Amino acid sequence: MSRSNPRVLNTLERAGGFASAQEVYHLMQRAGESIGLTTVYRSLQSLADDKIVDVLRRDDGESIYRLCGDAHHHHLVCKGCGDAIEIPGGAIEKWAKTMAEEHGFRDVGHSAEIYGLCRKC
Amino acid sequence: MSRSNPRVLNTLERAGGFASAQEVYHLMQRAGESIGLTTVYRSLQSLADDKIVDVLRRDDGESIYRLCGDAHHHHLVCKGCGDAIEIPGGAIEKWAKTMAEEHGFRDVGHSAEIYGLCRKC
DNA sequence: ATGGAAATGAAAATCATTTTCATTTGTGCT
DNA sequence: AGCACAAATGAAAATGATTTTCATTTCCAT
Repeated sequence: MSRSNPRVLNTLERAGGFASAQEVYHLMQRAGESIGLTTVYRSLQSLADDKIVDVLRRDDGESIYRLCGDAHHHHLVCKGCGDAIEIPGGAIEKWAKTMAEEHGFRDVGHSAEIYGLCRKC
Repeated sequence: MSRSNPRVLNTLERAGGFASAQEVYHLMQRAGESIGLTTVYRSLQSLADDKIVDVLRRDDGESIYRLCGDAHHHHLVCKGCGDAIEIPGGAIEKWAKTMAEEHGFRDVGHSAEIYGLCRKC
C-alpha cells in the first residue's frame, strides 16, 4: 500500500475546493513539479481512504476530490465563457442539513452550482 | 438528432425503472431483441434530454437511468450504496435566482446534490 | 417508384482510471 | 560504507464505459 505523496495534498489545497486527479496532475506539471499520473491517483485514493479528502463524481464522470471540512463555497458559472464566480451558500446549508436529517442520513455534504450566461456573453 | 427508440424506454420500465445503459442493452439481448449498444446510449440520452429519465452516477462511474417522477427536483445520494432519493428544491430555487440576478446572469439553471450515508450504510 | 432525411449499428476512437512491472529511493542493520 | 529489503514511483499497457464515425438501412412524402 502506498502512502500519499505530500505534494499532491499540497496541490489540492492550492486548488481550493474541488479538483479531479487529472486537474491536480496538470496543475503540478504546470508548476514544474515532476510527478507521474499514477502517483497522483494513488495519493488521492489513499487520502480518500484515510478520510482526509471527500470524493464525489462530476456529471461528466470524473471523480473530484476536496479536503474534508474545508470551508466551502459554491460557484456561479457562465455557460458562455466558462468564467466562475465564488458565491456564498446561504440558504442551501440549512436546506441540505434538513433534508438529510429528514431521511436519516449521516456524514453529510453537498454540492451546488448555478450556471447561466454572464453579462459579457 | 435521434429520437428515442421506444423499446429502450420499455426495457427500462421492465427493469424496475433503474438501470445502466449496459444493463438495458444486455436485458434486451437476453430478451431476444435485436438492438445496437449505440442505439441504447442514444435513446437513453435523448430520454434524459427530454427529462423523461433521470441520470445519476454510480460509484463505479457507470451512469444509471431511471424514470423520473415529475418536475424539478434534486437528489439525496448515499455515498455507501449509491441509492438516491428525490427531494424538493425548496430554498435553493430562490437562492439561485437571487445570486444570478446579483451578478447579471441570464438564462439561469442550477444543480444541487446532497450526499451522505444512509441509515443502512 | 424515388429522393432525401432520420435511424441504426459495427467498428474505431476517446478518456478517465487501474493494473503491471521494472526501476528507483529510503531505511534499518552490520 | 555496504547490503538487503520494503515501499514508492511512473511509463506503458489494459480496462471499461461512453462517444464518434460512417456506411447502410428504414421511413416518408412526393
